[in-house]
Amino acid sequence: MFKEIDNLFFESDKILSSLSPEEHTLLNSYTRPLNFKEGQLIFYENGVPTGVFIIKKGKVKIFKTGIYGKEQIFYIYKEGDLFGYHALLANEKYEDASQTIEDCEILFINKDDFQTLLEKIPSLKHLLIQNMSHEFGVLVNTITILAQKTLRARLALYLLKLYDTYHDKTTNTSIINLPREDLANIIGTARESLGRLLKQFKEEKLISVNKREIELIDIQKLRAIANS
Amino acid sequence: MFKEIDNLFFESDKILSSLSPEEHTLLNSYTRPLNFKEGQLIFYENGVPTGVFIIKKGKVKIFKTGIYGKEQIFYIYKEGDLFGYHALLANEKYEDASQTIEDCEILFINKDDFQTLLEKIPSLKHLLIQNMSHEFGVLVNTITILAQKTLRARLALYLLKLYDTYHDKTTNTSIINLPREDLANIIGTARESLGRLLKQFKEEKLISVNKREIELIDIQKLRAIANS
DNA sequence: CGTTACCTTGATAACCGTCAACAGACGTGG
DNA sequence: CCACGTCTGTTGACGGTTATCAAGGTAACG
Repeated sequence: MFKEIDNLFFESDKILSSLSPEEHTLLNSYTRPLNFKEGQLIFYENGVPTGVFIIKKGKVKIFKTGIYGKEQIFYIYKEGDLFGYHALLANEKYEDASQTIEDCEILFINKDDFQTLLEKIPSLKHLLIQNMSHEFGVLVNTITILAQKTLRARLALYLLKLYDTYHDKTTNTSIINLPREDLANIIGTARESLGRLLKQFKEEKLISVNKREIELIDIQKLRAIANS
Repeated sequence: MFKEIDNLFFESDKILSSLSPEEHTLLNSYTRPLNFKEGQLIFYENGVPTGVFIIKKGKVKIFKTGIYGKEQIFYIYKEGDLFGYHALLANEKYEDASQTIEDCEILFINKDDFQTLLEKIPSLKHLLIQNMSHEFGVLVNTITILAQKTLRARLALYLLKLYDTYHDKTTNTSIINLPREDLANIIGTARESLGRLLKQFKEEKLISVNKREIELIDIQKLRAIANS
């Protein structure tokens, strides 16, 4: 049976990892390293695209500003991901904004160089198409979840997703660490409602909470809740 | 100021209208006409893509089946639109389903022919990329709307969108005509809640309702509600 | 030590989903 | 032409969920 959790990932790291070593080297030769502190904006709504970004280290939230300035976060990119190419390819202004949620090392490829790369690496265009098609499915899935799932199910679902996003291969641990407000803006609720629900999850021994750090304890039960 | 209503359209008709007359003729030579009765499925979730579709006449809803079989509709395609290419290009199964909501004349291009066309019409691939990038913005907009807007604002917003979808150039009129359940599944609510709200809109003289047909009366006020 | 940002908790009301009953519309077949 | 079942839409009652307002607590940082 299909589980929504299986289709919450953009897989934007696949674009780069699918390239050959030579292509990878070529691509790297066009990048320029940038350092961002936590909380810095990388691009913003209605801004004009100047290039694309690859995350070397750190995490970046992608969001849109809705009613009364409330952010709607719809993705968190992590190490290895390529992002920021939609508006560039569509020749439109940015529809969304991106901001670091940790200190980040980012590789930047400017617009012209990216065009050059699209010509020099024939498979790149196809990889982008594949990835965008996949993203389409993810966003459609997100829409269905937001429109139909209860808050409780949404929280469980996105905790499981973030569990993956925050997984550290070297220590094999996963500690979700982001402001309550951001988490609220992912699952589409108010800060206070989120807090109460987290408390409840804690009492049910589904998660453990230490300040802003969240660890998952009972993944089986969380999965059951996410699918309800 | 940015209005959400401005970014609710996929513009999938632009793909075809951007082609030269020669390219258009070439594309047409690969199509096969199909007739669908109202309510027929064109493709369905987890199905394997066999080609792409162009609407000659009629309307098609695109949706995903969520909890307890409840449909989440996220787009309605109309005359001139090309659709069904995402899963094909991504080499994945259909993530969504499509079903006619009127009797339709559809032009079908099978998978291999579509590949041939992608090679013969160089600009086609780029047009698809552009369109998908644009769609990304539309879906993100939809997510923000669903997560943040009140039911009342969502109804006003989508009535305005449907006003456009159902606009008839020859008569210059616009009569929204679809089952209550479908409308409910667009704005993400229950049939009953939708019914009550429509009644309210009618009492406020914002719309007129005749059986399942809805006409907009006070577009200015609807816009104001949509932006609240 | 004070300021600021972030988080928790409580009280309240509104919104909306669900259940249930009913009324029309429609098409089919007798 | 009528009887019937089905599909669709309407209305009412109800309760749960969750947003909002307000206050107070705690951590972080200079």
